[in-house]
Amino acid sequence: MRSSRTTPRLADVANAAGVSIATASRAMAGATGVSEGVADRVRRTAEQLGYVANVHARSLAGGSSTTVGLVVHEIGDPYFSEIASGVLDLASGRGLTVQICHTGRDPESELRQIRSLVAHRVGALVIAGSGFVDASLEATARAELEQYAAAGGRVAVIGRHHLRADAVLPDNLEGARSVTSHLLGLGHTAIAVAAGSRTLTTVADRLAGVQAALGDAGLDPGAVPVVEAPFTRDGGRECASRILAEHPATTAILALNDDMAIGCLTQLRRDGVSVPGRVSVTGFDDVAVAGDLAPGLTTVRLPMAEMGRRALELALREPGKRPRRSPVGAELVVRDSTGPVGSFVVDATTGAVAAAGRRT
Amino acid sequence: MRSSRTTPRLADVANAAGVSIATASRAMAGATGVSEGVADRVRRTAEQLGYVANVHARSLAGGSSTTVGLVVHEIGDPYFSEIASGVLDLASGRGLTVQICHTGRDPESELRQIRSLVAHRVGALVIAGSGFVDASLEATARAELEQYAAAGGRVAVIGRHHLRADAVLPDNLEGARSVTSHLLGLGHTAIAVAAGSRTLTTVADRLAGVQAALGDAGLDPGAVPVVEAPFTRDGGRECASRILAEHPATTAILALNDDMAIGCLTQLRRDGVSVPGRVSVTGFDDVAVAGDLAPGLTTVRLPMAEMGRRALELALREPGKRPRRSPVGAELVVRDSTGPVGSFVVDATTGAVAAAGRRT
DNA sequence: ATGAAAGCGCTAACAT
DNA sequence: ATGTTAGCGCTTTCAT
Repeated sequence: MRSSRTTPRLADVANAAGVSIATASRAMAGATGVSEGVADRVRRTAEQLGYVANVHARSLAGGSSTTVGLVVHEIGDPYFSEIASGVLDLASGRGLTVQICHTGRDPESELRQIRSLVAHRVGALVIAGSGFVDASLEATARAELEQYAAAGGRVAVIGRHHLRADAVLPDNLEGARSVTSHLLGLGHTAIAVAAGSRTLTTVADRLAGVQAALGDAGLDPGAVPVVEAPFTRDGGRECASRILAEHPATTAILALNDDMAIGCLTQLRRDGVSVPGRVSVTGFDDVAVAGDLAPGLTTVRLPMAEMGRRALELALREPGKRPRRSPVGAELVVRDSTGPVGSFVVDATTGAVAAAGRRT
Repeated sequence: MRSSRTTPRLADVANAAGVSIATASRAMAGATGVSEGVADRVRRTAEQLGYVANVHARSLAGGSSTTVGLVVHEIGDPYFSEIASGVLDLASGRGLTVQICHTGRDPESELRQIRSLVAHRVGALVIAGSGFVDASLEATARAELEQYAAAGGRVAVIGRHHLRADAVLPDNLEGARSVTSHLLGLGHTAIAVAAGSRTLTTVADRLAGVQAALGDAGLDPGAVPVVEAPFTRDGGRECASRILAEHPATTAILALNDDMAIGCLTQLRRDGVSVPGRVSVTGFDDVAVAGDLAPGLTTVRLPMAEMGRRALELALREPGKRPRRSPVGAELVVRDSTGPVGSFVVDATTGAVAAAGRRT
C-alpha cells in the first residue's frame, strides 16, 4: 500500500496538487514554464506534506548537486576549525551542505578523502590544508582533481598547492616579513625559528619571509637557527627546549604558527624563562585564543573564517579560463609576548648566558 | 559516443570483466553468490578502470547510505571541533563521510539543518549541541527526528535532549560537584558562577551540580551569585567584570565552560586582579589550550573526541528497543588557576575589599 | 553461480 | 503552460 510510505515523493505532491510530476518538479525548482498560481499551489502542498526532495535522486537525474566538500588537515585544530566555520556559514546561507574530511597531514589519506568526496559527486571542493613543496607528493591527488574538474567539478584551494585550481592565497611571505621586522625593530638579532616540516608550502613560504626580512636588515639569513618539529603545540614545546639548549643566546623565538608558539610559551613558562623579559615569542595565524594567553601572543593575523568563505565562493563561481587567485593580507598583531631585547650578557664565543640583569 | 564518458560506471566494469552488471554489483559489494575467481577479476578491473561507485545511485537503489550527519552549535568552537574530530576519525575508519552543520545555538536554524541532513538521507545523525531545558523549543526538531527514525534513520545525541535517541551523557552534575568541592576545599565560600544561558541543559545540569556541592557543604545554594552571559569567551569577560563590580568579595569564579573561564582570565588580567592570588578561576571541558594558559586552567575534563566517536558508534549500531545511554565520566584537572583563599579583608556588610594582604 | 529486468525519485528532453 | 517519457547508475528480486 502506497500510503504507508515513510517519506512523500514528488509524485505524491504532484498527485495531491492535481498536476503532473513534471509540473511539480518545475514548480519546486522555481523554473520557468509554470503559471504562478499552479506553482504556488504545488509549493503549498509540498509544504503541507512535509516533502523534502531526495538529493540522491535529484543529483542522479543530472540536477545540480547541493553538497560541497571540504578537506582539512585536522578539524580539531583551531586554524582549520575557523576556516571550516567560514565555509559552513556561507554554505548554509546558500542552502548547501558540507562534507568535511580530515587527512592528518598525510598525502595518502588526503587522496582517499578526495576520492570519496568525488564519489559523492560533490558540486565543489575546497581544499584547506597546506600543500607540499614536493610536487610529486601531490601528483596523484592532482590527477584525481583534474579528472574531477574535467567532469565539471569545481575546486578551490587555500594556500599554495601544485594544483591547477582557484586559490585563496594568504600572504605568508609578507606576514613573516613583518613579524620578523617587528622583532628586529625591538633589537633582537639572536632569533630562532620554530618551524613545522619544511615539506609544507606554508612553512616554506613563511620561512622565506623571515629570511627575506633578515637579509634586508643586513643579517645573514642562513645563520638563523631553524628548528623543525611537528607543526603542533607539542612540536612547539620541543622546539623551545631545543632552542634553549642548543642556542642559549636566543632572545626571540619566531614560531611559524600559533600552535607552535603556544607550545613554546608553555615550555618557557615551565622552564622559568620570562616572556618577553628574557625571550620574546611570536606566532602566526592569530587563532581565537591568541589574545587570551598570558602574555597575549604577538602574531600575524590571517582571517581564517573569511578565507574559508572566500574559497567556497571561488569554488561556486563559474570557472574562469585561468585559475583565479584571491590574495589575503596578513596583518601583524602586536601583543605582550614581544618586547625589547633584554639586558643580559651573552658570551659571544661560547654562547653562554650570564645572569646579569636577567629578569625572570 | 559512450567511451567519452567522464567516469566509468558499474556497467563499464561489468563489460570489461565480461560479466553481467548484477554479478559485478555482487562482486563489488563482497556479497555472496559469486565465485571467488570472478569476484576477484571484477574487482581488479574496477581498480584498473578507476571505478568509484556513484553514491547517489547506490543510495537511490536502496543500498545503504555511507554518509552520516553531524550537527554542532559552532564548529569554530574548540569544544565542538574536538567532538567533530572524534566523529571524523571513526567515520573515516569505517569508510563513511560526514556532513557537518552548525546551528549557531539557534533552534530554528538547527531544525533547518536537520531537515537538510534528512533530505540527504544520511544513514545516521549525531547531534552534538546542548539541548534546551524548554522541551517545546525542541518539539519540532523532535518530530522531524522521529519521522526520520521511523524511516530507518539512526540518531545519537551528545548531552541531555528531549529526544528519544541514544545518548552520550557527560556527567555534568558530578563534574560540577567535584570542581565546586575543590574550591570549597581551598577555603572558598565566596564563589560566583559565570554561566551561559540557563535555557541550555548543559548549563542547567552543571549549575545543579554546583548547588548540590554547596548544599552538601552546608552552604545556602541560593546565595551564590549566578551571572548569566553568552556561553563564550566574550560572555566570560562580561561575567568577570560584573562579578567584580557587583560581588567584590568573591574569591573564586566558577565558569561553566572553558570558553567563559578563558574570558574571565583575560578580563581579570586586564583589571590587574591576580589569579589565583586574589581570585581563583575554574572552567569546564578541558579544551586543548586549557593547559597552555597562564595560569594553567583548573577545569573538568570531558573526553570530547571520545564522546564524538562514541556517539557515532551508538548511531551506527543496530537500534535497541529502548534508547541507550552511554555515560561519560568528568574528571577534575587541577592546574594553577586555583589556590587557597587569599588573605584579604572583606567588610561583611558592605562587601568592600580592604587591600590588606592583597597580593596582585 | 550468473543473468535479466524492475525499480529507487528525480530531471530534462520531447510532445502536446 | 502542462504532460509523457526516457534515462541517471545502482541494488535486488526473480529466473535460469
